[in-house]
Amino acid sequence: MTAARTRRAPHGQDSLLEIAVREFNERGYDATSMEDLSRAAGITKSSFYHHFVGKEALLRAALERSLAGLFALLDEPEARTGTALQRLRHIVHGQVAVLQRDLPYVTLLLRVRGNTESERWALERRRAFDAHVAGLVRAAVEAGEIRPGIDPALAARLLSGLVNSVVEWYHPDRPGAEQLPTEVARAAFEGILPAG
Amino acid sequence: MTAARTRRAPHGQDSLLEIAVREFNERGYDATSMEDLSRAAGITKSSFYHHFVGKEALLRAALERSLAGLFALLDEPEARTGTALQRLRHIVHGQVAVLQRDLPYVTLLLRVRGNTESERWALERRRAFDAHVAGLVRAAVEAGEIRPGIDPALAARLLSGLVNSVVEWYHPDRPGAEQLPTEVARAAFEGILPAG
DNA sequence: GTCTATAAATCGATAGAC
DNA sequence: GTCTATCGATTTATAGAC
Repeated sequence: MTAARTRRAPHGQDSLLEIAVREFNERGYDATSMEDLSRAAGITKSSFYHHFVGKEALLRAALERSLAGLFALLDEPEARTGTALQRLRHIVHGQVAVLQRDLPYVTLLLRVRGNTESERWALERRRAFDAHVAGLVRAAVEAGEIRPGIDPALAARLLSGLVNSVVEWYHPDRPGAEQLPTEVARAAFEGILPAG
Repeated sequence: MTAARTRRAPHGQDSLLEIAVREFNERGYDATSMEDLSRAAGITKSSFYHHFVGKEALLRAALERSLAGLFALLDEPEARTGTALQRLRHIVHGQVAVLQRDLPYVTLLLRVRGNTESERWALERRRAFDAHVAGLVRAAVEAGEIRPGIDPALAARLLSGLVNSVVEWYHPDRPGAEQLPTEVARAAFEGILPAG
């Protein structure tokens, strides 16, 4: 890291990707033009095309980074040992932590609609992640680890929805950010508004 | 309602709006062109412009319908009487019911990003709705109707996120649709995955 | 690595005939 | 109420100089 870098870095792929993801999240991917991106980066469109072959390549890179963070979670030891309920609690906790760490990337991932090949690939990977979680929910229900009368498929979907909804309002400088994963997990397993 | 109407109706505003909302939800508003809409309706772009002054007018009409359904809920007697917790339970239940009834319209509302004046208006109305619910959550916490140690602002956001996430997977022909509002309310107040 | 200039396609929207 | 034809702006992307 040279001194020049702190003043005015020549843009690299990482730097431009970060700018692009921020712009995509502000207006939506389709409503953001390459002109918008290059203006935000302080270079021309042509210069931007020197670093990325096109607009979709930017989206693809962002989606890959987002999904890598999520799937790394499933490989952690705590997500592979213990009861189904214990694994679920660890995954929910970790999912919120990943969301906090990679907020712009995960936000972009969760808004993908399937218009392009990259988007459809991302949707497929998301489905695989959700299917893994759904399998654990089913196992927890069958093992009697949770209160009877719960539909595993519905519970898995609501669980996913609860966790992912955090991207709609979370900001990195929010006070008490460290407790958020634990609080979301409590809400999922004990209720958002439990009776007094 | 004439016999001709059942065979091949000349398109009216309602019919075209329904088609447009379906197209908007499939690809996203920005990625859907007037050409896409007119093709889906079986007429030309020009004919479409005869019924709506422009693309945003379609979005506006859809958002108005969606918000009308949501705010009507707050005027119901059960949302204005009883304890804060009772009102909340009724609103959560009703919100899911509205979402089921007006699925495409609510889906569109929840994906708005704020790019146009109509979108910003819709976001503001959504905030007002959420603020009403947040006020009830705070009242329930202060009245001791729910378990202590809950942050009202966080609970309100998670509650909103849980309910709204239903649009991501719900389909009208899903079996057991009548029980869904009750099941979502149970998940919110007793946990998605409560300990056994 | 950045620029100017521009191509080729598509966009929202309009004119005017029937 | 629907059509053909088209306008002007914007879009993604490329050519080629420096």
